[in-house]
Amino acid sequence: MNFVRIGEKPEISRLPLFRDMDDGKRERIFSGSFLQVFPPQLTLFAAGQQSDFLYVLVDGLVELYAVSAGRETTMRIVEPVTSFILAAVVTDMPFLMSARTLVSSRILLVPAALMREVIKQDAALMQATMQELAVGYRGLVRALTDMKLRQSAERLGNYLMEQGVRLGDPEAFELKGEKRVLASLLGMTPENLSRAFGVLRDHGVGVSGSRVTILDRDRLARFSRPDPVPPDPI
Amino acid sequence: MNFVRIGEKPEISRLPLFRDMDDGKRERIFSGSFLQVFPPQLTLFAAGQQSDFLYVLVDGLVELYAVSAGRETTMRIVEPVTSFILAAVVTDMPFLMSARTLVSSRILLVPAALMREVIKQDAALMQATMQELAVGYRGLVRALTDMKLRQSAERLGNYLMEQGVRLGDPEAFELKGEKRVLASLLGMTPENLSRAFGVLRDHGVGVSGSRVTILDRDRLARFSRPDPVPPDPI
DNA sequence: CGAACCCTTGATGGCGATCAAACGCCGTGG
DNA sequence: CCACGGCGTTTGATCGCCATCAAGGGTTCG
Repeated sequence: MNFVRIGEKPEISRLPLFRDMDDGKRERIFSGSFLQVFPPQLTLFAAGQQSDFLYVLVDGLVELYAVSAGRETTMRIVEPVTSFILAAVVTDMPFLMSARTLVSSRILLVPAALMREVIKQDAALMQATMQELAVGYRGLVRALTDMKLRQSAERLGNYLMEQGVRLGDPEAFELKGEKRVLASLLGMTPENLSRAFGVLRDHGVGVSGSRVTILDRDRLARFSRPDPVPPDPI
Repeated sequence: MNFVRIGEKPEISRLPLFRDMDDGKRERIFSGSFLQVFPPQLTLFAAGQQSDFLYVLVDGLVELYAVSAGRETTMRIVEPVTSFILAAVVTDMPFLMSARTLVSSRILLVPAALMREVIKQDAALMQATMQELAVGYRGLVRALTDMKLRQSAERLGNYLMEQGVRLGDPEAFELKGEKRVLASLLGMTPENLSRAFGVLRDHGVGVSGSRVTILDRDRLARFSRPDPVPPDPI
């Protein structure tokens, strides 16, 4: 099935990006877009390419990664339902990141030209785009200071605390994706992620497979020194 | 003098952020803002504070830095004429970064509430804000991959090549700010910045004080492995 | 002229990368 | 149903980049 089915619309329409815009305009975007299913480990696009689509992950899991100096690093693990690669679409510049599916994924592809056109016509969509970029900007500011000022086990500790909150249960949750990908996201090797989990065992964290349990939140916070300014909501 | 003088207007009006908007609306912003001179080494605001103003550096030099785990790191060196801390203003969230003047600086302070209000009224301003945030987002993506994938001397090499282009003469230019600040921006200690310059001497870079000369651009590029995707224009 | 302060240079130490190997999980095929 | 094989993860040993500690220039400003 190529076009957006009635069943997918509500969850996509509920996204902050599309929520407040004019219904007719939203319909225009949806009818010009198409929904596609991709198998695991498929490259969706590569850095350097023209940004022909805005992507919305409806179901599955996607990794955004960057390549430099011959090596690569995970920049973001995209969980549904979320749009990604918005900045490239808005600026009409080549991608800085590449993307691959981590598991079989359903993805909405919105033609970038269409997106840019409707943004110009619909103030609510433009405002939402602006907000999304601003929040993303702040997320990257955090990620960069994290990388520059904290060491690996602290980064992991903070990530776990944030994931707990984000996923609904601060005490226990499942890691998304393989640990090797998480390691790359946190700027370390799989070996050192393993050791970092070992360190956190002494600071209130239990792990078994991809199941994480935070046994002593205060203890973990003391170790990880979380940011005094709490994370922005979506 | 508190308000925007006629002499300052052209260069501020020429900023991409304010360039395309309605003249009357721009006037409204200017008349509600004020220009102020700050001495060197003065803290303009601190992370965690409410974002009451959008800042526009008209003249001087400003450092944006973040604090975490008791240490601090430079996030950006702001050169005139540029606005900064836009994302905090747009989201109406607390600052994630602190700011201090590095030298005596003339700064335009635009009340954040006014800015947000006029953004809602003027589509061109909103579009420019969106663009600025998108470009800033991409700049941070680059900075983060740089930090994750390159080692210190390579980061310096790339920084020097980009600064050369940005400042108008790719062959020779002056570093902005003290080297200790540059070191922090590049995620290293002053000692290691010194050593990194030492390494680059063998790869086509000459330094004397804050004067940088790029003697062999190809050689430097081979060493620094610059990003295949060229930097976005402002 | 001297005293900060910044930058540089040298010596040492620690965090994390790399190399290497064993373990455990899971899917496949006998 | 079990044996096998592959891959991700873990654990251990070593190496290298960068931080830290320490001391010696150089420059600027009082």
